[in-house]
Amino acid sequence: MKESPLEDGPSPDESRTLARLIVQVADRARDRFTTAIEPLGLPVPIARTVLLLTHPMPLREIADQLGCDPSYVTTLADRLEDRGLARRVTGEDRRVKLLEPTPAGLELQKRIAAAVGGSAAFARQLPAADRQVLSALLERLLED
Amino acid sequence: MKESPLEDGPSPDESRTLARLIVQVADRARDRFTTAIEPLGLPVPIARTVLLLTHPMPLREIADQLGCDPSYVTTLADRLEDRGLARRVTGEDRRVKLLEPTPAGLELQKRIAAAVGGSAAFARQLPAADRQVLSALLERLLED
DNA sequence: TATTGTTATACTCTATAACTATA
DNA sequence: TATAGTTATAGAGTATAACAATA
Repeated sequence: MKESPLEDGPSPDESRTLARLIVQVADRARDRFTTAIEPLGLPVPIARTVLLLTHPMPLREIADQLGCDPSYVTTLADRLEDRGLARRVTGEDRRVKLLEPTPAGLELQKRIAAAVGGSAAFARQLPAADRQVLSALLERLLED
Repeated sequence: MKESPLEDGPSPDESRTLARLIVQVADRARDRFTTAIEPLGLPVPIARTVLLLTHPMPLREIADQLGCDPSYVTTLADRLEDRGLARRVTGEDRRVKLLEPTPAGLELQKRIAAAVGGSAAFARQLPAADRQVLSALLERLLED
């Protein structure tokens, strides 16, 4: 290797390979999620939102958690309401609207959680120690 | 071989947390890609296809590599041809069409590669040893 | 009969811009 | 003036189904 000991950064090629790997694994995780909830007959964004809604939550916070635009959260909230899974309640600050899960929403949330955490659980092929290492490395990648 | 008696599998919660982490990191990698190619003014799927095209490649293989439907590859191939980045050539098996990069396509490919492998290289904050560990763990997750 | 690719179409996810209502 | 949410609209990305050509 011609690299100096101080030049520890990844080569363009290594960097790309690693990024591709990560994306592949993430795609698989997503597929797993999609497959797990399929029997429930829910669109993925709906399921993701229901999963978030452990308590009444400002639409704005939902946008942050989902990493999407507030206007899209309006759409999502409408769809959850249409399905009877949540309802909007006005916050103390009257500009804010909280999305509050209905009993049906909470029940569904449990079913989704059971489905995605069930027999097809992610990373079940890694021993606990390795999962911990992986987790730590990923967190460092997020620090940036 | 039976399972270890020490229940080593992830809890539903751990599994979900890990999956969420992976997806976050992958999203970041995707954002990085998008940002890196932005100056080139190319839609992401076009850039991804150009990057694949190191040699004439059957449309079918492109679909496999991209993980998408063949009908979408038709669309992509059309768009690359429109931009003068590739052309279709008929294969020996005359059902097959190969997508062949033009000189302009190859040139652009180099520019894309340089952009995505450049200063914003993925995982540059991890030392080489850690990158290797990460890579190995990810590969095990893909084995399934 | 199975496989490659194409066509026409349609759908999902998601954002942008302009707006309303509070604060 | 700044923030939360909404409306209307549009666009990207991608799939499905039926089909054609070749094997």
